[in-house]
Amino acid sequence: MLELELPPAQPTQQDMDLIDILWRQDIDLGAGREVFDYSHRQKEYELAKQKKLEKERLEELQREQEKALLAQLQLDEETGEFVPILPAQHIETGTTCISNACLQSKEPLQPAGGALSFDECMQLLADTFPFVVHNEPPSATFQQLVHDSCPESDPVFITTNQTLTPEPSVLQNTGADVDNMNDIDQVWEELLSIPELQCLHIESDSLTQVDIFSIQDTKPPETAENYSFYNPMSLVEKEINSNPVFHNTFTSSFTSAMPVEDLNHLKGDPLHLVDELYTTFIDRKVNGSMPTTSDLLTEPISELVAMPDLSLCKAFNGEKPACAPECTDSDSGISVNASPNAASPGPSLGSSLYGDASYNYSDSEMEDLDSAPGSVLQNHSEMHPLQFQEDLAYPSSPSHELKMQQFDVEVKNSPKKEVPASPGYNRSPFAKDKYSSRLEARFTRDTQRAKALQIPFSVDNMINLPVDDFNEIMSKHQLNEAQLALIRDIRRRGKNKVAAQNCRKRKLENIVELEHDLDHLKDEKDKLLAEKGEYNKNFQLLKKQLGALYLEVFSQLRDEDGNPYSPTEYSLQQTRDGNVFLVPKTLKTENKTD
DNA sequence: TAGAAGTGTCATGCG
DNA sequence: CCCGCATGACACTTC
Repeated sequence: MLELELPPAQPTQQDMDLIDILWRQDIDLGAGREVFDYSHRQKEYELAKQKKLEKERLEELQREQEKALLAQLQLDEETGEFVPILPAQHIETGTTCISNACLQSKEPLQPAGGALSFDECMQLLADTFPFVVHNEPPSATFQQLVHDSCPESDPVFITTNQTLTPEPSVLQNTGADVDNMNDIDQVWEELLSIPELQCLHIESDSLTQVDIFSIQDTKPPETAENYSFYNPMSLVEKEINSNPVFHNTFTSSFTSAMPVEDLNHLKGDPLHLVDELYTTFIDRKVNGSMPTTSDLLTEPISELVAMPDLSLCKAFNGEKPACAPECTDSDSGISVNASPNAASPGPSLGSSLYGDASYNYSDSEMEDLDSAPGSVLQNHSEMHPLQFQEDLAYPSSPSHELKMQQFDVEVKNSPKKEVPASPGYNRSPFAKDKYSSRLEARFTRDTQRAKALQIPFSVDNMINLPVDDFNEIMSKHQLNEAQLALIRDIRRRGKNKVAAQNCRKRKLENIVELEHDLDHLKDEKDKLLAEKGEYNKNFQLLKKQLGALYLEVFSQLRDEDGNPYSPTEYSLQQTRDGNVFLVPKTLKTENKTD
């Protein structure tokens, strides 16, 4: 840009090439080619300033819209993700973001040569998207600008129009451009040749039943000026708007189906393909074959429009069973064919991606996956943010809906709080809270597993029901092997967990009881010791008294001569009948020796 | 950072 | 033989 500050005295071919390169680089910023001309240098600063203000305003608007979108989202307590309360609420934000994506896209559209990958198809959709979403009624200024043959009078129009339609010849010549038509047809053929897309046929009824969410009602009027660079498509828009059914279904389904983030991430020059599509429409109109609503709905673009919805496997609800494996395989990477659910006669319990995804995991593997951050379940939830709710719908049978309603009620009524299953949660240091939180985490994991396999009764029932009731419920439902194994595991673990808790409780109670017994026995011992001391004391006293009495009695004894007996030679002995005899100690010793 | 405490789970024995 | 329960042992987390 520094070189451009110099006056372009005589631009050479090299300078022109450089200008062309710079212009192509700045095209996404809204710079027109003529701004590189010195005569437009004065306007450049003002236009850049104005564009900066517009860009800031646009970003602010986008932030507000995203904020409003987040306000319209509700937190899925099971998956921890934000899911829209109404599916069509993406549109408003999608419009702005898509437009931004177009503004910010710097990569040219890849030519549609060779086989298209799924990402290329998505990019193609994203490139096609601005044409679809920009269907707001042109404002008076906008219409005047469109029909004004002297757009130079409006500098804004000059900038936006010429900046964002760098190849107006494409638009002008598209009506007779057969090569472009062939390219488009080839693109669509290749697009439809992709196995993932072959099942993406949506009937027109389902499309017309899409909740219509008109952008006209939601788009702020000041954004019209920002989107004025879609002028070449205004005619197409008017044609589309003239057909309200097509307009509504086409735009609403596309905008509702396309995630905003994906559109923001998709890059590519949308103008080329937009012009080609426009050419297609214009050409058909010229040839008298302007597509009707039904035609448009059966067009490849309508199938593409419905693709994101189908990528969420809404079409797996039994309407297109033949294509379900491809769709599931394409996204989850887990083969449904390996699952016995495919042949299960049950009410398509295992038909969901969730169930199949979980089926091939053993319980221990699921445990590992659960405990790991970014587990499979969580990733599935991220990959299919609406999948979980769709799975719970169970449109196959009313009884199944009742079951799942019962399941939902049971799960919601179960004494669990949806806490993160990750082990690193922050809890209060109180043991009771920690205990309950771990219990809840365990309960949540089992609940998630049960929900993943669509087990139609709650974990609480699995664990706490009596054996007879449990077997009765098990016999009432047609469950596959995975479901039975999971139910048995959950019940076994739950029972054993309660048993372990009871066991530990009993162990603690036994310890406390034994401590009490020990204290009691210690008291008893002390008491007995005191009693023993008392007895010993009394015994010594009696012994002392007895000795004194013995001496007194022995001293009063006299022999035949009146002499006292010597205590060393005689002693007193008492017989059993109570008589007392004076026995000589020699005799006593002799009797002992005898 | 080592250790204690709490908890879940598995394996095993017993009734 | 099967099932439920009790319990030791182990792993893991938290403090």
